[in-house]
Amino acid sequence: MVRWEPGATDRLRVAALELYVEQGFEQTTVGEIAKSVGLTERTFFRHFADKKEVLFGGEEQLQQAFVTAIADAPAGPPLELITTALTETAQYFGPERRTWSRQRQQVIQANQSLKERELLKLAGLATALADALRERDIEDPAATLAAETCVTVFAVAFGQWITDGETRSLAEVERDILTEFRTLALETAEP
Amino acid sequence: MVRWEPGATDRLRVAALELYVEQGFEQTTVGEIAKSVGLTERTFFRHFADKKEVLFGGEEQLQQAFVTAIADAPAGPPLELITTALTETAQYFGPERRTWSRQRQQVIQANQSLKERELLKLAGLATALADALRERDIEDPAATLAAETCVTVFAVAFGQWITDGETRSLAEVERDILTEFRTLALETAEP
DNA sequence: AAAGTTATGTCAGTGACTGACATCAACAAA
DNA sequence: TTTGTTGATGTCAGTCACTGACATAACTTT
Repeated sequence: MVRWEPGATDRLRVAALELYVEQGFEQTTVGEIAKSVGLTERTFFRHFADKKEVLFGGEEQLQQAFVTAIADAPAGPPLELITTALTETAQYFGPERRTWSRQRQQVIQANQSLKERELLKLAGLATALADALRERDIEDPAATLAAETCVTVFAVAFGQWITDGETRSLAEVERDILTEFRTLALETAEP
Repeated sequence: MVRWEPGATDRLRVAALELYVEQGFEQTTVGEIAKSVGLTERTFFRHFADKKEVLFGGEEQLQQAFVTAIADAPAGPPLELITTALTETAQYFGPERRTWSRQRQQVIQANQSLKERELLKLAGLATALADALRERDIEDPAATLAAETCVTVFAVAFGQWITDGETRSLAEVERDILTEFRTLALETAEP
């Protein structure tokens, strides 16, 4: 007989998302989440820094995937590196993950403080990407600009991928957004 | 004889920044801020939605300036529109504002939840810019991409402008960052 | 068997934020 | 002048996120 049910962190994650979807983020108390999986509020805060963080797991892996993709990419200009990274990491978002992503995103978009947290995570990704690009001997400000561009493309593509009726894979959407981006930058008539 | 000292909002803003600088954001209590200008905690929350918001006034004006700049800019491709908008709005950041900006930014960078709030404000700016670009008959996703790019350039330039030892005006820094950005997009050898 | 480790519970406390109601000078209408 | 009416404030009680300190019990190591 075990002392505690294992996988407390995951159980809390699942229960939290479920409750957030059902009754909204603000209407759900931490005590409620914990109680629903047989734990206490205090224990929740030993697994997650705060009430929002429970929605943001597994980002380190995605970030790591981006970073290694850039480290391993064939030599080329910055935009080629991030193109490679985007393509490589798109595989993390298969069709099976789409429904869950939609659900999660719906919760986030419904609450300002959750949007804030997501933006912070994306900013963290941009910072990590910039570091990785500097490792590839790309100097600032090009590294920062390329990293921010990569995150922008990812975020825009992800938003489209999540949209109802969208059937293309994330990689396909990203490719189109990247093309659009190049057009944007090129069609500028500048002295 | 007046019933209340006027300008409560501004007095709270000034006192808050001062206290945040002196003792840090988290170490400062809302009651403390209010008391320091002869008001109560409850009244603070009638002027500001939360403890963070007191640092983020006047953004509507900047956002409005960006939007009108885009609305009034001469016809051209998206990147030209945002170049115009950046140049126009740079005048809001004269040399006299530099010290204050440094001080404020230092407080924000020292605290995660303040960083989150700032990112949310920038995201709001991006949304407003995208709307303005659509008004100029630029279709999505180009509008969104251009708007995000504009905000990125602004943020990177602003960060540089704030840096110790930087003497160029914001407009100059922005121009250089934009040039860098075009180079980035152009030096990509793509089939 | 004794000692240490680990995930949890308990409890008391702080501080952000809210709703309800009271106050009271200033101003307007009667 | 008297009588509302308004608007920024105060007061107070309450909820909830989050934290520190300490206890507990099962499993592990020595």
